[in-house]
Amino acid sequence: MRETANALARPYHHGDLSRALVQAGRRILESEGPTALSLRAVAREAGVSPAAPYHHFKDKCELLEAVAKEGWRELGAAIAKARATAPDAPGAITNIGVAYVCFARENPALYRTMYKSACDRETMGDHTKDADSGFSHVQEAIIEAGADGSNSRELALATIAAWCAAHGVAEMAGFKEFESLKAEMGGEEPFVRALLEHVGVFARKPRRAAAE
Amino acid sequence: MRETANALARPYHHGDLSRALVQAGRRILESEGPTALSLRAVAREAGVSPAAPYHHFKDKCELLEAVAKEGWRELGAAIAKARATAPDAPGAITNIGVAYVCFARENPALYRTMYKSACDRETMGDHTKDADSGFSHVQEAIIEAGADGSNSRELALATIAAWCAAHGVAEMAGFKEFESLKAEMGGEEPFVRALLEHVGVFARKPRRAAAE
DNA sequence: GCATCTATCTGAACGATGTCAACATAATCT
DNA sequence: AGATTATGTTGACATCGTTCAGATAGATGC
Repeated sequence: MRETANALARPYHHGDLSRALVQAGRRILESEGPTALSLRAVAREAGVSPAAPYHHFKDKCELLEAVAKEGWRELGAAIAKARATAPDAPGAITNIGVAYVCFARENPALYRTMYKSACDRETMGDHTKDADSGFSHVQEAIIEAGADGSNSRELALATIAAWCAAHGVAEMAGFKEFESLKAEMGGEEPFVRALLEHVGVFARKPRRAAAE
Repeated sequence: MRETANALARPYHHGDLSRALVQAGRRILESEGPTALSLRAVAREAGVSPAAPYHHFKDKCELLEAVAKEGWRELGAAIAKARATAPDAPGAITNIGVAYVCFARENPALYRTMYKSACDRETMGDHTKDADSGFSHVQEAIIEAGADGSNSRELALATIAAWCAAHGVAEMAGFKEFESLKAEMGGEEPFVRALLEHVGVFARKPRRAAAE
């Protein structure tokens, strides 16, 4: 039974602690940064004891991975949205790249957590395999943009290169040494776009059409 | 006074603790990974008490930055070496990119520490400003490769794009999902090279010479 | 309805960590 | 030599990740 009618009074059993913990982690990440993201802080934020999370996650690491998974889902959604917006426009793939970088720049702590998790395990996990994943969207967009879908190796390389470049830009776009250049170019988005356009798949084909 | 004639007996004052701590951090990073890199572990490795480092570094963070700086120096050296090897070869810049990625892949823990430090402060610090830094070498190599040195913005963008791409490739080249592709291509280096060649500055100009 | 089983949460504890203050020792300066 | 400064050590504190024994509650079988 509840001890009081207080709206904040939780029953002994939380009901959906698992989800609540992930959301709490997300919140802490955004508001206080990665250093503040301790298991105990997450438990506090969710209003439970420090030991409670261990009934839902084996590790702090496993909690972080759950938070990261949530991030990958959102990234995938952002990419899907960017792709759906103007699928036939000339720079459609570039828009996807820009959306990727924007997501990372708007959620820096989340993004770093996502990649730390991936790098530690040396795999991006299931995030790439889902049909609706960002990776799949990128690959399909590259095909739609006229890449030779039959040369599977070249297609894979182009997709991976695009992903690598976007990741690199995402992590470095915030560096202070670029501030004046960004200002010159009219903000961060044009800067990011220009950077991405140095990569094959993102490249604007300026005067004439594509190579062959 | 020394308590024994033991060869390991150090005097009360270490002599060059600052350097010893950085080296100890480096060693721990390589042999036991980033999670094992605690201030106390570094002090233990150097044979001093846990509080001793505070006379040389304000923070754990500051120690890490010193380790990172050491890494940047080595990266710069690796790039300089790659550049000096065959400065006039057609793919000279690409060799630099490959050297960059190889360094990162051979010292993964160091490399991650370097970038974590940079990302936390949102700057690469002095590492880019030194005349002998890797960044400067890249920029010069790009000019030598025939870029329009007078268009400073485009030159800067090309350099930054190259750096971003190399960073992205460096962090992702180890992912397990690429293993079969790497095997197909004859190892990690050809794979890395192929990825980099999707980026403008690194691009092989296949049949005819450069654009104009 | 009631007893039991299982999932979930709490409390107290452990060792490790980053950091600090008080003190000890050595090198340096006068 | 004596004073000052740089560099160590010891011991303490709060916090952290983690574990374990016990409390509580929802589910299940009778």
